[in-house]
Amino acid sequence: MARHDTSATPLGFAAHDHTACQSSALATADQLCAARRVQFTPVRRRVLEILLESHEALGAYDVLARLNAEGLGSKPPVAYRALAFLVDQGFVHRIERLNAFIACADPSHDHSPAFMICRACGTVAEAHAQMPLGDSAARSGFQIEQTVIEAEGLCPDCQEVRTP
Amino acid sequence: MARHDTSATPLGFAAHDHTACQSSALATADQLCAARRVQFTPVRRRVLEILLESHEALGAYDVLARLNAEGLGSKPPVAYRALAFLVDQGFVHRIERLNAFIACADPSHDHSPAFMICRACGTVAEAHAQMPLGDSAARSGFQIEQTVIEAEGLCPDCQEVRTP
DNA sequence: AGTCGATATGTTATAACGTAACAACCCCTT
DNA sequence: AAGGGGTTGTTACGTTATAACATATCGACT
Repeated sequence: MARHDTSATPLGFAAHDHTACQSSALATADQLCAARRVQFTPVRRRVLEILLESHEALGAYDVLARLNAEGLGSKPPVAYRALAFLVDQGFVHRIERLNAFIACADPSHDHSPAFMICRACGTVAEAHAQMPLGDSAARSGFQIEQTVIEAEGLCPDCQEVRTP
Repeated sequence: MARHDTSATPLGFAAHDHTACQSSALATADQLCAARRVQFTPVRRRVLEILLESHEALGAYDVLARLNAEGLGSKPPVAYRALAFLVDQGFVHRIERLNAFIACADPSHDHSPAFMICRACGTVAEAHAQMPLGDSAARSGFQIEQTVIEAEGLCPDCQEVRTP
């Protein structure tokens, strides 16, 4: 919720109090799991914590390596199951473009997220976007259930450096 | 596959003359390759023909299996290289959500495509969409180079049947 | 207490997707 | 004929993901 200065501007790059960012996301997850009567087990919580460490997306095997180093599981299904749970609960999003996962910037509201991915530093900012296909869908009769929106480019910090 | 009447309204579902659809795409590809001085080799042309057979996305290994059956190559790099060429030239798009490829509905103009993917029948319609992240990007200073827009849901035909 | 069901985790094995690196070939130009 | 650019063939791997089955845990009920 809420107290984000986080992921600042639209919700993403720029400095913020990341410790608060992390703890508020965990607290929200705790509350929502309790309210929904689902179990926020050690593995699930730890995976969320790992993803909350940075605003970069991590691959499932990166997460798994961390779990393994901590004795929490060493086989792919352990990581994939925890990630699937977190995605289901809306605490984590999958970035299709990167085959990777990132902690949700605002788990307290249900939302259909959009992302800006810096190809230089890997930072991913979550933003809001309008349904870009509403018109086409309406005209063709397509019933949209979910939309992936992922922009790739250069974040403010990386633009100055170079444009490889 | 093939005999699809497929694709239409915004550019996607609904019936159309698919034979004309295929041959015009091939003709356009021929012209553009000549104009650009790049080689439209047998493998490349055949891969485009395979993708043009239907409006469903095919995985690289599906394409490879077809090539192999025709003696045109049996190892993954053969398929991936041809697909990379076709994507570079704008004749084919990659669908991130499906890790699969689909022939472009309109290779003659450069465009940034958006897709509607039917989760029941697998048909993929190409549409146009506005930059959904223009505002967020402008506010945060993010420089967008490319945007993936992929909606998943039910096409008109599949809505009537059921909603599993 | 015992057992049943639901949920979660552990493990094996394999499927599906993708690429680096080098060899061979073809065509064109010098 | 030699050399260069581009394409294809092949080997060998790396990465991402899941099916299927075994084990464990916990609460509800008898």
